[in-house]
This record gives sequence, C-alpha cells and structure tokens, in this order.
Amino acid sequence: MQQDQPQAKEQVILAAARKRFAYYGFSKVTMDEIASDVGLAKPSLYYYFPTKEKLFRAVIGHEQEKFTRDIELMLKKEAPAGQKLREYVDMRIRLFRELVNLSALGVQSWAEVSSIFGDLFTRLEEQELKLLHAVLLAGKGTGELELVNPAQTAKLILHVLHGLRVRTFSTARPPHVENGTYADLKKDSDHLIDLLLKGMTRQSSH
Amino acid sequence: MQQDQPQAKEQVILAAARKRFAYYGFSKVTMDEIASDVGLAKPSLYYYFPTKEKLFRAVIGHEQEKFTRDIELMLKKEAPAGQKLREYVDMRIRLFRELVNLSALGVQSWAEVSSIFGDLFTRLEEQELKLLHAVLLAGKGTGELELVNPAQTAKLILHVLHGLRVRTFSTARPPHVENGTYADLKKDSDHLIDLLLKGMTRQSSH
DNA sequence: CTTCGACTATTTTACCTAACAAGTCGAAAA
DNA sequence: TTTTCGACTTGTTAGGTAAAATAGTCGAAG
Repeated sequence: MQQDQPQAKEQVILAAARKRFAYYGFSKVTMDEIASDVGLAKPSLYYYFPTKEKLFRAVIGHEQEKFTRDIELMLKKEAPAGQKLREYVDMRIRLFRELVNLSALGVQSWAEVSSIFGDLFTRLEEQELKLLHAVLLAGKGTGELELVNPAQTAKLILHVLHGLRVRTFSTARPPHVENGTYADLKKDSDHLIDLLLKGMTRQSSH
Repeated sequence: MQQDQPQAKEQVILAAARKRFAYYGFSKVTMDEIASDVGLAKPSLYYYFPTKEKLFRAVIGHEQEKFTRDIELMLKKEAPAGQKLREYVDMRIRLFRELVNLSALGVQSWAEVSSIFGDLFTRLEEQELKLLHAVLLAGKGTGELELVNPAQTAKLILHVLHGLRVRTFSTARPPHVENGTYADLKKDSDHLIDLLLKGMTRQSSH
C-alpha cells in the first residue's frame, strides 16, 4: 500500500469531505465520519490535512478552481460580450448549484463559516470581478457596450447577482432547495441581465 | 385621567414600543420595560393590546402606513416615470432606514420575527409591487418606457432591490449600521436604477 | 373605564456534567 | 521512511435541571 500516490489518497479524502460538508455543513461533520467514509482512522486524516479547517479550505479551493476554470473556458470562446454575459449568468447559477460548499460561502447560511472563512469569499469575489471586468472591457473595446466605468459596472453586477442569491437562499440552504427555487432565481437573473444589457448595448443606427 | 382619549394612550404605548423594538428587536424587549417607559404597570398594556404580538403588529402597521403614504405622495406628483423611479429608490432607502422595524421584516435578521410575521412582509411586498407597477404602466402609457411585461419588470426590480438590502444588512442589523454601509447601498441602488432605466427608456430619434 | 398587585403557566437562562469532537503522541505496520 | 491507529488530552457541545424571567390573567380598587 505504500506505493500508492499520496495525492490519490488526498483526493479520496477531499471527495468524501466535500460530500459531507455539502450535505451537513462544516460544523456538523466530524472528522471521524470522514475517516470512516474513506476507511481510515481519524488520526490518518491529520496525516494529510493538519486541521479540519484546512481540509475545508482545500475543499473550497478545489471547488473554486473548477468554478473559475469553467467560466474562463467559456469566456475564451469568440462571442459578443452580451452573449458571454448571458452565458456567464446561467453558468454561474449552475456552478453554484453544483459546488455547494463554495455557494454557501456567499450566502452566509452558516454564520461560523462566514466569519472564519470570509477571506475565501473575498477571494472568490475578486476573481469573479476580474473575469467580469475583462468581459465588459472587451465589449467596450469592440464598441458593443457603452460603459462609463466598466469596473464599477462589473462590481454592481456582482453585487446584484449576489443579492439575488442571498435573498433566494435565505430560508433554505442548498442542497435542501427545491427545483422551483432555482427556476425562480434563473428567471430573475436572466431577466435582469437582459435589461442591463439593453441599457449597456450601443444602439445601432436607425 | 379617565377623560383622556384612549387613542392618545395607545399612541404613547406604540411610540415607546416602536422605539424599543427597533433598538433591541422583538424578542429582547419585555412588556414590563415598555410599561415602565410609559409610566404604567404591565397589565395596563394588555388593556390596550391583547398580546405582545398584536402590539408589534400594530407598530409594523403604523410604519407601513407611513412608508406607503410617503411613497404614494411622491408618486402623485407630475414627473416622468424615470424620475419617479429614481426618487422612489432613494426614498425607499431613507424610509427603511427610519422605519427600522419594517425594514427588519424584509432583511430576516431576526429569524423568529420572519417566521411569525412573514405575512406582514408579504403584504408590504404586494403594496410595493402595486405602486411600482403603476409607475411602470404609466411610463409605458406615455411612451416613455418600453416594456414587454411591466408586472414582471416591477417584480424583478423589487427582487433586486430587496437582494441588495439583504446582502447589505446580512452582517449588521439596523440600527447598528454604519453610515458607510448606507452610502454603499445607495450607490449600488442608484447605479442600478440608472442602468435599468437606460434599458427601459425609449430611444429618442437620432 | 382604567389601573395594578398578586398570581399562574410557560419560557428562558444559568449552571453543571457527561459526552463528544478536534487534535496529539508514541508505537506498530507496511 | 511512510502510513496507520489505539489511546489519550483538551476544549467544546449537548442535555438535564432548577431558578429566574416573562407573557399573560384576575379580582379589586380608584
């Protein structure tokens, strides 16, 4: 067994942890449970991850990488900025639905998660702001979008999308959310980005 | 003393209750405290209001009347729909800042308040939706605004404004909020309504 | 009609303790 | 050397209990 790659064992632990954290939340999951899930004793977990917090941070780190990578891939494709924004909004909802732990960071359903791991949320925001800002800048550069201050607009869009998410999940924490709730969020988000794009898009000549 | 108008005593109790509820929240305030504030014994409060809940509902009722009345007054004035919307957004922030108990209903800072008094929040939403819808309809009627579905757009605007509020006050409950927080909310809200109006406003001929 | 002292019933709080959970260590196994 | 884990320590949490607090009541007084 000593010829196993350590990274493989880490991945197994991360997957098990990710699953439990997503379902029960950080504070309700015990290291004993995760250890049992992967067929180890608890002290063995600490061989790979020095603290429960660091395990959770690793889980978040992985989810954030996937989130960012998927969005970046999408944004790399040649398309008008408006189309990218629309796709971004929908993809964002889908990704947050899938990456439950990452999603919970921004929704503040768990108070202790938000205060201890607030830096993680801040980092996610900064990354999203960068991506969104780039899209708006590109749209302005091609003349597609008419923007006075793309950075401010990107920030606003993020705040508004965040607000919609927070209000939506204020009474039910993922994954205990009904499909209708996601449908409502998508409807609002799509409608919103349509309207915002209408206000940002340079008018073609009459 | 028995010639005093009962309504005057009720108003005194309501004012004292409103002040305490706003500062400490529904559950932390005792009927003994309110009684002492108005110079009565606790059983005397129950002479005017049969339960603590009904006292709180009366407080909310009064705040909601003021909220609705002020906004209605403003909307009655002759002005373009866009200007009304802008003024509405700013006035909304100011009123919620002043009417702390009403504000808390929508922000869900107190879990028990939200579940017991959720019907009050729903009623407020319905009233706002009516007002906003009327503004959008009028703007569409004059040709100022270009809208496919004014009711849907009114609902979206309310959801988005609510989301901005919820995310803003997720970590500090009014009245324990700093001025900078209000300034940020106003900035986002103004910027948002500007952009939305840009998307809704019928373009003048070039 | 209005007020309130005394009271009841329920809820909340404070306190205590056992159980639980994060983390550690030395030793064994691989 | 790396990986694993039984036994352990330390701090936190959960549950139970009694006391205190609070919503609400009632009869009597003004």
